[in-house]
Amino acid sequence: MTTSTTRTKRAKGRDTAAPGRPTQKDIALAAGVSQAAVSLVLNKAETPSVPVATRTRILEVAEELGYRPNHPARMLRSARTMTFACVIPDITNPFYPGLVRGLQTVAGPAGYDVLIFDTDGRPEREARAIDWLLQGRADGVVATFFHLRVPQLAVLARKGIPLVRLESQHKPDGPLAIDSVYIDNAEAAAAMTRLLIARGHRRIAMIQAEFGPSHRRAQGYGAVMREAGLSPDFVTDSAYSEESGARAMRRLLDRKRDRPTAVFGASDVLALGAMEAARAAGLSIPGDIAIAGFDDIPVAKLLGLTTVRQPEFDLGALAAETLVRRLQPGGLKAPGKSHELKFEIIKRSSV
Amino acid sequence: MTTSTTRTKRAKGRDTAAPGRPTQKDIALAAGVSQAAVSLVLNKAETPSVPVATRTRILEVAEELGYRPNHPARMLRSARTMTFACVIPDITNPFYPGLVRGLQTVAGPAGYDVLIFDTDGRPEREARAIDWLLQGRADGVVATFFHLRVPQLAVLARKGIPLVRLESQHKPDGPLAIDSVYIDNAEAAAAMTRLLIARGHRRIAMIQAEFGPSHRRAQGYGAVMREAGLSPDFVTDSAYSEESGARAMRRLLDRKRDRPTAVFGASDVLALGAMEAARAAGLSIPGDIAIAGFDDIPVAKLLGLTTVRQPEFDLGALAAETLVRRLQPGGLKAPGKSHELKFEIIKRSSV
DNA sequence: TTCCTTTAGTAATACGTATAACTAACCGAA
DNA sequence: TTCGGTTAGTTATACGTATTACTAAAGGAA
Repeated sequence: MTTSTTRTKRAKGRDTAAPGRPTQKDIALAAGVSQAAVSLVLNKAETPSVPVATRTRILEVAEELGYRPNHPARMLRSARTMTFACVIPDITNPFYPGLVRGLQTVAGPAGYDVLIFDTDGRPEREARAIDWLLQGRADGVVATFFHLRVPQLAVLARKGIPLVRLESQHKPDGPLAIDSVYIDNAEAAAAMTRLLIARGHRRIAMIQAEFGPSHRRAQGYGAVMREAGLSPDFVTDSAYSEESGARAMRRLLDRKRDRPTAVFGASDVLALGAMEAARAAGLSIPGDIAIAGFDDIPVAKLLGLTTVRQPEFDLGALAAETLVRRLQPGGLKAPGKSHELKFEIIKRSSV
Repeated sequence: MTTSTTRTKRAKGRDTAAPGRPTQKDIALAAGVSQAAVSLVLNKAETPSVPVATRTRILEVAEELGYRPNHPARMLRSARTMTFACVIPDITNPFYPGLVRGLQTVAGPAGYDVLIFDTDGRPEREARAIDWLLQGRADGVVATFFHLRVPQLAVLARKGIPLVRLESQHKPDGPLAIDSVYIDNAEAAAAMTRLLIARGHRRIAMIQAEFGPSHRRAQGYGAVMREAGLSPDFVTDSAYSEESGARAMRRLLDRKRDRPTAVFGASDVLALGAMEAARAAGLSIPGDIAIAGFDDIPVAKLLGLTTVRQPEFDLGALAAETLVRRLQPGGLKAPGKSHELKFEIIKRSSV
């Protein structure tokens, strides 16, 4: 009969006694109804069991107290965060902000917020992102992973968190809720390489990064070069940064012979670094050396960089649409799809 | 004695029966202990009341089941999100990614994640950000607001959410937990204006945006111009975008007389747009027209834009440090401080 | 009057975690 | 033998919300 439990009701409560945010309980108290009634009124557009008078009273009190729903509590109860995560390697690479914008444009109206998680392109930070996601902080993810592969990512899908990967090539359908959006990176790089060859270049070098889409782009370039009877010429530096691009370019320019007449950066940021190094060496572009990039980030236009346009905004929007669809009832069961968007070769003055 | 409550224990449970993420209860069940014991072991480095054997058993089971703490539940319980929000007007403006990086560099090691909220510089989205924060989604905020003023922001501080504003000038100390970091925008603009005058320019125009730091920069410019006996010449376009900058520049170039010989963009992005428009009009920079900017975003270097360097990374880092300090016990009581960092005039080829 | 239906809600519970308060079992000392 | 202390935990509760199951009161019909 648990008689002894008639303990005094613990006077402490919250020791801070902060004026904290008002809860539904506070509203209920002030309006003279139960917390359940408040929850009903605040969440349903129509409440058959609550008359208009009570309803408006509750709403007024809520307004007056400045009530805002407690997000954690809501998440806990409904297991829905109404949040998408966007996992990217480097927010300072101008390619990604455009992607994020595309995401937000679709996610916002659908009621989802977008959060950004920066991995720095490092394996341990990518793993941390997965952990972060497994904590239930987002309902879905759009991501670029340089290191993790499907086996490591499958855990997300298994726990009911759909993932859309930003890929560099078509992926076969899979049973899990892992989709992808991509442009055909190999074909795009091939097209750019053909352009360089058509402009008369024979010694064409490619600046690569160690990880990420650079690999696939290199394949396209390599294939076309060999097809044309030319030998591929790769310089690899670590990251997708201007410093990496500049460093690689300096290595090329330091050569005594076989100095290339054209350089293809595996990304615009790399190409920009290359341009800088070339200019610093007193070379004119494209007079002394032609330079091409990949991505068509906003500054490419300003600098006259010939490049491959990726529809970043559309990729983001498409990814968001895919997630929204996945999160509709039953959406998680559909097989994983790979969606292709078209690239475009943008000819400017650097080639 | 509540006899009737011996109702059948509701067979449903979770109808989905999803393999969902394992909880502490699952671990407890598998390890043959109570949920409380699991919580203790998982959270405390040392548990006097749990012997090593039990401890390792619990940890093993947790590992085996792939346990991850449920973030919403944790937040609800502890009222701590371990998250900072970064509220900015436009993630595609290259100034902000640098700021975010600075933030992350300090926040990460301190255990905080950083989320980005993009307001698009619009009043309603700024209000939405406040709402979002009041839902308890972040422990602290670093923000740039173009429209909201202290009265609207005070609600955050009152609910215990410290805010660090990215400002354009010194702010007097206040009683609330609202701090700011800034460079002296007026003085910086003044210095740049002096440079332009020293280079012999007399007709110097400034391209402004409607909101944000542009105003304060215009003051510095205006003061120096008048001091030198010259008349300030403002062109205002809506946003901090290249299109705005280009449009404003075209308006200047369309003039029949008093065409400026130098143009000072209130931000680098505006200046970039201006450069573009000038080039499109066949003008050489700085031969026909000199152009200066403000911010020193990464591409400014590539384009040889003379500009004011804001230490974006350091501003972000300082803001994060301020938040971390605020969130230490008692930290919310200190008066709001304004921290100044130094700007630098970066002379390049565009002036 | 009795029974049924509608109205206007309320009570209870679950979500997963953290923590304060408690306790059963055992050992050693006075 | 009784008391005190340690060991190894457990029980109970709270955080704020959403939702299901329930019910008291009033009104109307038979």
